[in-house]
Order: sequence, then structure tokens, then C-alpha cells
Amino acid sequence: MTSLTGQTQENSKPGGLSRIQEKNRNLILDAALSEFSRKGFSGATVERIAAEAGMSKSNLLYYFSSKEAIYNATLAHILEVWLAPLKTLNQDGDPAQELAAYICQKMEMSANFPEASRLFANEVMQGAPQILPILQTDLKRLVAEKSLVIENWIEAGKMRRVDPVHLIFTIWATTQHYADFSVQIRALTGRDLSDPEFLQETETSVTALILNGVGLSWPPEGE
Amino acid sequence: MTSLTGQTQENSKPGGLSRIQEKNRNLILDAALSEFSRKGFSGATVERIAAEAGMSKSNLLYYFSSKEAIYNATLAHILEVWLAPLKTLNQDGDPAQELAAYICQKMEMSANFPEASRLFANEVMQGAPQILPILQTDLKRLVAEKSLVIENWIEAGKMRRVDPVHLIFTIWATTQHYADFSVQIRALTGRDLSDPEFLQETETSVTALILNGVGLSWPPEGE
DNA sequence: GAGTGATTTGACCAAATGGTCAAGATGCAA
DNA sequence: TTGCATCTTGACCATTTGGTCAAATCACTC
Repeated sequence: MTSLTGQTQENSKPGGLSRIQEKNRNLILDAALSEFSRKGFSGATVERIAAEAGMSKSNLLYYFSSKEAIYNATLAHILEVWLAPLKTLNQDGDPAQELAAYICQKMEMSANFPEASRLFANEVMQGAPQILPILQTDLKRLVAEKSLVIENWIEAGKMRRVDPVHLIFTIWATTQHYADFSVQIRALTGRDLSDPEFLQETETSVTALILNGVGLSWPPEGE
Repeated sequence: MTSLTGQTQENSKPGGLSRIQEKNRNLILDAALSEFSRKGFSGATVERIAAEAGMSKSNLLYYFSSKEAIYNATLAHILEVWLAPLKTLNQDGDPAQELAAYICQKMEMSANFPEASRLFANEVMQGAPQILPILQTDLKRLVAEKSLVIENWIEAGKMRRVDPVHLIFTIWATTQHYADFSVQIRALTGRDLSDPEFLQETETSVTALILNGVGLSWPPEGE
């Protein structure tokens, strides 16, 4: 009987994992995110992930049955966080405030978790072999729902008529670009989102461009 | 003496390449673009590239000395085409027309050469190991030059004050997104840029958003 | 059509790598 | 302390893969 399912020792932990299991799985997932985001799935090696996690390759394979299993776990681990911001877009709020907040959240995700952004980009660029089903179901539903929110704002005359889906794509594209292409950004400007000042400037520029682009006056008057 | 430098037979061709060399190098570069853009550098195999080019691995390695050599040649081959559109941005033209034309060109590049876009994205996401020097010199110079063009339009009161570099990044981000993430786009909308109608819609949406975003009225009145 | 260099290939090699396994070390309950 | 399950590891294996090489074939010149 494998230890990952039926433990007798120190059980009753969250998710049924022992203290050691919990710790090591986290070490592995952190290392895996670093490795996979830098090298892609094929370029990553189990050996390096294990080394970065501070354990032997054999031990890593005791916790995850294969390289693909680590990869999937890593993807699943970040995907939830990655899609969270869109869920906060609130029909009843002010369109300008809501969209600005969304762009802000996404841009800070790019600043704080650029590795997650690159991992996701890599996965999708390879044809989304692992997460295509999720895109087609969960993400599709979420986008449809939020498109409707935007559509309602348009119907109510609160913003210019635009295709909501393209608006969402534009926000994804711009915010993630600063994470995924940070090396290029750094080569051209000498800075990237890890610089708080640059983050601030970028947020301001992008938000102004997109909000004005959809016919919302920005930045707001007064103050 | 290697055949790639000193040929006696059928010489005097463009670049000093024989007819056969010319043909095979092109076959290889096409196959390499396909393979590298789908699998990334590490995931690609010389064997598959050779197969797709219709020759043996040994023969391929007769034309390119190593996997890395093929990769570099492929990158160099597309880079020129990839950066060409920006060069056409013309100081003396109408800002709205010029920017719209640039966005249009970039979007059609994404539609017609999505593989090139993905190859480039992959390279940069991995830290641009091969083309970083080019980004830091040629591309940096080009961006600085075109930023000045935009800056001059702003000074002349022809458009709203925006950071020219962020504007360029936004155009790159949005247009390339539709190529690099085409699988996701397809999963969410059922279509991608290979559909002429979708290309048209996307071009219209993105152009309108960005031009209005920088304070240019779009689409133009009349007609 | 003979000769020469260009082109093509299969056989082969060495290194890297994902994964297995048996044995040893460690932690926990009694 | 003892006993048992968990945890950890080094040795090992099979496969993949980038690259070499000598030999065979082809294309062109004379």
C-alpha cells in the first residue's frame, strides 16, 4: 500500500498529509515552478528540481510518481490563483473602478508571480496539452459570465461599445506581457516589474490606455 | 575542407550556395520553425526536423553543424521579418493612420506567421539566450527611434500624452497574444486568426481600443 | 563516360535523463 | 526499547538523443 493514500502514522492532517509530506510537497512544488517556468516542460529535469528542493531524485519520485505528475500538480497549484482576479469583476460596481482594479490586480500578479505567468504561457503555447479541458469548461464559463457583465455596462450606456471578449484578451495580453517578456522589457528599458517605480508607471500607463480606449474617463476627476 | 565554405561545383549562386544547398537549407529552416515553435528548443529533436524536411538526420547535420546552429539560423531568418513593421512608422504621416497601419501589419503577421511569433516568444521567455545582444542593440535603437516619433506627435498636440514605450509594448502584447495563445483563444471563442472574419473583427477591436486609448478618434469620420 | 568533389546515409557512440528497486535511516506509538 | 510504517537514498536500467564517421551515391565537368 502506497504511503500517499493510506498512512497509519501521524494522520488527520489537512488533506490527509503528514507533516513531512506537507513540507516536502511544498518544497517540490516551489522548485518545480522555478524550473518549469525557466526551462519549459521538456527542458526541465527531475534531477534539478530535486536538487533545488534539497532532496534526492529518488525521494522526489516518492512524492510524485512522474515528471508529468509534478508538472500537473504545479499547474493546478497556480491555476486557481491565476484566474482569481477576473472573478472579482462586479456587475454592480463602477465600470471604470472595476476595470482599473482588475488591471491593477493582474499587473501585480505579473510583478509578484512572473514564474507562474511564464509557466502558464508555456503550457498554452505548447497547445495546452494538460489544461485544455479546463480552458474549454471552467475558463470558458468564467469569461462568458464576465463578458455579460461588460455587455450590461455597455447596454446601460456606461461605456463605449466594444467586444467584451477582446477587451478581456487585451487586458490579459498587456499585463502578462510584462511578466513573460520581462527580459526583453529589461533589455529595452533597463527596468522591469520588480522595480516598484516601474510597476507603478506601467500600471498607470496601461490602465489609462485601456480605460480611455473603452470610453471611460481616466484617471477620475477630483482629488 | 567543408563544402559549406569552399565549393568547386556549380557556384556563383546568391550567397555562394549551390542549387541543392539552397533548396535543402530552406527545407530545413521551414521544418525547424515548425518543430521549434511547437516544442521549444529543448523539446524539439533533430531527428523530427530532419524527417519533416524529408532527409536523414545525418544529412541535416551536414548542412548545420549542431541543433543550436539550426536554432540560431531559424531565429535569424525570422527576426528580420518580425521587426520590419515597426520600421515603417513614419513621422510625417498622420498618427492615427500610421498607428492603425502598424497594428494592422502586426496583427496580420500574427495571423500569417503564428509559428514565428511563438518561436520568438519562446526564445525571450527562456531569457533570450541567443538574441539578447540583438535586443540590447538593434531593437533598443529602433524602439528609441520610434519612441521619438511618437513623442514628437505628442509634442505637436496630435495625440494624448502617453509613454511611447508602453504604447509600443501594448501593441506588441495584444497582437502577439492572438498568435501565441491561439489555442486558448480557440478554446474560448471557437475561432482564431486563421479565420479571416475573426482576424477582421480582432483588428477592428484592437485598433479602436488602442487608438481611442491614445486620444485619436477612430474609426475616422466620413466615407 | 570517367573522374572529382558534393551529397546522402546507416551504423555507431557517449551523455543525459526518466524511472525502478532493494536496502538503509528515521520517526512515532506502545 | 521495540516494532513498524514512513521516509530517503545510491545503484542501476532502458531509452532518447545530439553528434561522428566511413562508405556509398549523386551531380557536374571535361
